[in-house]
Amino acid sequence: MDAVSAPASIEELLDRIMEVSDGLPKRLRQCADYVVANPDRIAVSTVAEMAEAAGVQPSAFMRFCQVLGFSGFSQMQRLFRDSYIPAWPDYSTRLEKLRQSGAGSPSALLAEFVEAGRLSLETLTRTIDPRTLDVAVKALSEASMVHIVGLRRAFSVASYLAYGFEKMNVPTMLHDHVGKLDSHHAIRAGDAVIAITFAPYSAETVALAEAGARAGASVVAITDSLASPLRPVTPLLLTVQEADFGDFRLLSATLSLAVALVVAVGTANRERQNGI
Amino acid sequence: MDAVSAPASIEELLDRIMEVSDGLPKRLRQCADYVVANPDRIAVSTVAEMAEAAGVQPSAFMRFCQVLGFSGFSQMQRLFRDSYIPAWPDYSTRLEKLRQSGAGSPSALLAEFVEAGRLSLETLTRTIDPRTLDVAVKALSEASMVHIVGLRRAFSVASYLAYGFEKMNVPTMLHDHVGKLDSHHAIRAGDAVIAITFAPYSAETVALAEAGARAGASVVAITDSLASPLRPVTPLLLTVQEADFGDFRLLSATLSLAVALVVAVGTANRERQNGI
DNA sequence: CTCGCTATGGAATATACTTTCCATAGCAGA
DNA sequence: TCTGCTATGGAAAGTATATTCCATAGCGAG
Repeated sequence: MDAVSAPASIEELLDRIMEVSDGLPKRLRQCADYVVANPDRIAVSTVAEMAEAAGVQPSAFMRFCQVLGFSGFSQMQRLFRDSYIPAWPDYSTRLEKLRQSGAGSPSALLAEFVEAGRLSLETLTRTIDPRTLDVAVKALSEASMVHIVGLRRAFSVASYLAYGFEKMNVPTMLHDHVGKLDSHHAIRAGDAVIAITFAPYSAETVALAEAGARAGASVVAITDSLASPLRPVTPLLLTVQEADFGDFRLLSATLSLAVALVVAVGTANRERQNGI
Repeated sequence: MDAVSAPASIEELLDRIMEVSDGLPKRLRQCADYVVANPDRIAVSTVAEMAEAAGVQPSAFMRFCQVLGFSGFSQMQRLFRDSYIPAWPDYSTRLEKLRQSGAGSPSALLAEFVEAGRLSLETLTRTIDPRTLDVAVKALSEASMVHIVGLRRAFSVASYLAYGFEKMNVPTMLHDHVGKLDSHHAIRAGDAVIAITFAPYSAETVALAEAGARAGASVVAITDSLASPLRPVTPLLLTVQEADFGDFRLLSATLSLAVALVVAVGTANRERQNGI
């Protein structure tokens, strides 16, 4: 064992972990991964707890500490205990404090948006009709290709959906209108279109959804109200109410809906393939 | 001694301390005062350390714990340690189970993701250091141009930031790598770069952040752990821990952080312009 | 002033944790 | 296939910590 000195700060420690982790045996690697992912637990845990959480024996965790240059777990723990930033007065109190700490300070703003995001998520489960969601998933999973369109602030959601579907091996086309290219002739019967738009609604998105409907594709709409111009286009309307802040729509709830769509469609597809 | 049950939460504990502290003898009063003033030390200290810091004997501190209804110091400490660790462990395993059980109807999935999103938001307020956030906002608002880079799943966040900054009249360039075009020479001294990447980290994003740093731009990193390759590049590291589900990173918390950045920078800019 | 009660400090004990050690399993090279 | 090395798990030893106990100091009441 190379007799190196113990890291003197958490930074140094992480550097050292990065440095050695490639040449580490399996169990020690598990320790490294766990520590990097959960550095906050070290200060308040025992070796036994850390080892169990990392899926190794306490002795293995000890060896890990020693490889890093510490005399043992206790020394490593001292590092974390000294630089321990308390997380509690638990959530609500902390949020309150954050908010009060200077009305317009960035962290006060963050607190606001976090709270708004939580509210949006709460309402999401209520406003989404399970049956509509089921039908939408079915339509998407049966489509030979999924077209996705969403511009301006909805573009984040569109790009995330495109990424997710691609990862799930679902044939996907993201209509990003780069170079003002409108590729609505790419949509065919048997395809599906996901159109995302919020007030003030984007004309291009609505146009593409309409073109898709005319071409015989199923259209799934993600929008913000029943007054959306997408309502005449399709019965598959997933409405998400999110807190607005001036021009800034929080997308927490919309993104969660997007992930749910992706995973649901992906697994449905897989099951269908296995079933055949 | 009145045989009351132990407080079940930190709030209850503090209530109880307030309640009894008037009728407490000198040394026990010292303990009460110290605990109320430094509750954050309890989770990471031993009785001996707490006692010394409070200026009493360990046995006195023990009596104090018992007066509050605890069996001893350990039980009281567990309260603080547990409250530090969020209900966040084995979230991915939970989702994995859900997925394997096949019972994942779309709306059940949605509920899971909503819950995961809420957790992510809660931890966000803890993992973000207000000072780092302040400095990051300052750097961004002083930049003559903000460059944004984030690829793959981080692209949603990048595009949202670009949209938001543009709306806020902040000069912005989104490095989207369309056509594999790498425009890193566009970054100059006095600019700022926001680099967003999550494990497995995208080499292009890191490269652009490095190029920015070399060019003399301030770099703000949005990433998922202290082990991120962006850590050597910049001290302005905003880490967001979010529940992963296979390849699917929920972005609720990251998006909230993005909105906070946009609004904070936007208003800072506006104030500066009015001030001049 | 004395008695009796409570508070206090320190030492003794018990417990829990860390750390080490050893036997064995696994693996790579001869 | 055998040999030697490394990795691993489990248990034992050591250490630190929590907890209890008791002797005594302090204090108020009679």
